[in-house]
Amino acid sequence: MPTRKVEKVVSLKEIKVACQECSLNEICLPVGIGQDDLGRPDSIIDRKRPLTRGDHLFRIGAPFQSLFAVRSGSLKTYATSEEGQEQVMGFHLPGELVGLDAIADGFHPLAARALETTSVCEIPFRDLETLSVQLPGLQRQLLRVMSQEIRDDEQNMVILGQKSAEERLASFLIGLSDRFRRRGFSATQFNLSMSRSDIGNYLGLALETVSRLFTRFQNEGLLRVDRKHIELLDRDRLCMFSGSRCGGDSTHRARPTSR
Amino acid sequence: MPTRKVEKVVSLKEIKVACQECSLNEICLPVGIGQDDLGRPDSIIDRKRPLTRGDHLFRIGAPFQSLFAVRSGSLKTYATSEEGQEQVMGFHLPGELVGLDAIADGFHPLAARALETTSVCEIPFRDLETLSVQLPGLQRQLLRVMSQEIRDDEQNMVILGQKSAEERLASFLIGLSDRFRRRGFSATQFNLSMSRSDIGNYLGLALETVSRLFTRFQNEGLLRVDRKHIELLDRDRLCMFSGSRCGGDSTHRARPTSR
DNA sequence: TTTATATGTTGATCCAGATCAATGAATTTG
DNA sequence: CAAATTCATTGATCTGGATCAACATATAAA
Repeated sequence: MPTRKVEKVVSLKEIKVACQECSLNEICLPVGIGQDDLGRPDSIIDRKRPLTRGDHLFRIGAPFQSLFAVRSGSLKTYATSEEGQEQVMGFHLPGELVGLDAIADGFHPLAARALETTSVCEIPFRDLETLSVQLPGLQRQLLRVMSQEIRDDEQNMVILGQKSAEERLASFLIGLSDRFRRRGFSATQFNLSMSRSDIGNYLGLALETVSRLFTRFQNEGLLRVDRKHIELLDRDRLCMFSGSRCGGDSTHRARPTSR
Repeated sequence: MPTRKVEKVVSLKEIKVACQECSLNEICLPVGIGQDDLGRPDSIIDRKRPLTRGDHLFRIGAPFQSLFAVRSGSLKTYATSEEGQEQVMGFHLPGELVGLDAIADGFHPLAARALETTSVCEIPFRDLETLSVQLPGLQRQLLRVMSQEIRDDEQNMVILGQKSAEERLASFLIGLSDRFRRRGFSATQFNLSMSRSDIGNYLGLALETVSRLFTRFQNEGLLRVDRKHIELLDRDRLCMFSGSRCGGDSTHRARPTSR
């Protein structure tokens, strides 16, 4: 049994996710990326220069050429209504993939912009497609990642469709916690890179409601908030508040998968 | 230019969708299915005997072996909370695919049950995977279908996250209308196979609200309802009510795609 | 540093839609 | 067939969270 990874509490922008931690690991690794530390440049994967807070990685309607994996920092994706108001669709942390929804017709239905200084890997989709014909493992991984995305979106539909404000925010925090843990960061302490307004928008709540809930959760002794910094003091009880199956991971999993 | 397909108004259960109309057409066709009318049995695609109303196609946590395409009738997919109450995640019409969310870890996160007498094609996933290595077109189609599913789910997040009850129901009806049209049925007249309660649950509304909205829409002259039968009298105005980009299709599309 | 501009917190009020309740079809069962 | 059960409509009331408003704190600009 390998030694358990040491917990790290960091601002996202300070870290880099090695390919091993990335949802693309089975994509990058066979191509020879990330073998030794941060590896040699790339054959198909392109590491762009970092985005700064507010920069767009792509805009709505932009032609689709590549998927992107977050290496450090974080992104939000959002749609805009005809009146110009935005709907935040997701937040993307290191090791997560952006742009899967653009494969369908070759255009990005959402925009993606950096919430902080953020670097990404660019994976040209053409190359990925041809490569995945040669590497069945790659094809499977790609399908898995997409399937997981569908599943996560379904989870979000449950949250938006029938949870109370309290349950929504609790679910959100537990979800973030799980995602941090999965990438080797602390599950109990992290910094939110998004504003209260973004969180509210994402959860279908007014930003005032989010703010009130943070203070309520703090008063309940569930967590401590200081501006962007969150410390989960009683993750289990927070989990109860989320009104979902709790225990380890958020999503429903009948049994641990084989691999 | 081929002659435009004649509009058909039918109960879903009375029709069969030929493979050409199906989201799997690029899967079935290369395998030699559906060439002549309803074609010879199948090499990998299996046509099961029909489900009757209330039958489960699969239950939550069931091991994943196959994707299913609806041939006739309709399905709903749903999750259940720990208290046993269900959240309807989607409705599936002829030509649509079910089970993509199970690829990720080999178990179905949602249950699927028939809303009426329903027949499906079963596509064993192993076979599909190996076949798609040989047929790059098949692989692309599979990725496209999954990407479209992600996009549709995102669309639903917008509906649940920031639309009013009125806008939700209007969006729902317009969405159904589009899906019927896409499969060659009437876009203005159709039968709802799901209950008011299912609709409400899906849209995050109380069933009473759904009922009230139907009568309000009828009083406004937007449509006529008779029990399950819906006739859209003023699709354009209904579209305005939906609070989304209207015109032809529901989803945002920068430009018509090439193929 | 001061001034301006985001961003966050807290309070007071209001309303869309949930919930409770009663009644009326329609479909199923015995 | 009547009885039971499910499903839909409509009304009356209640409430969670939105909205409006005032102020506080941070970050950026000058």
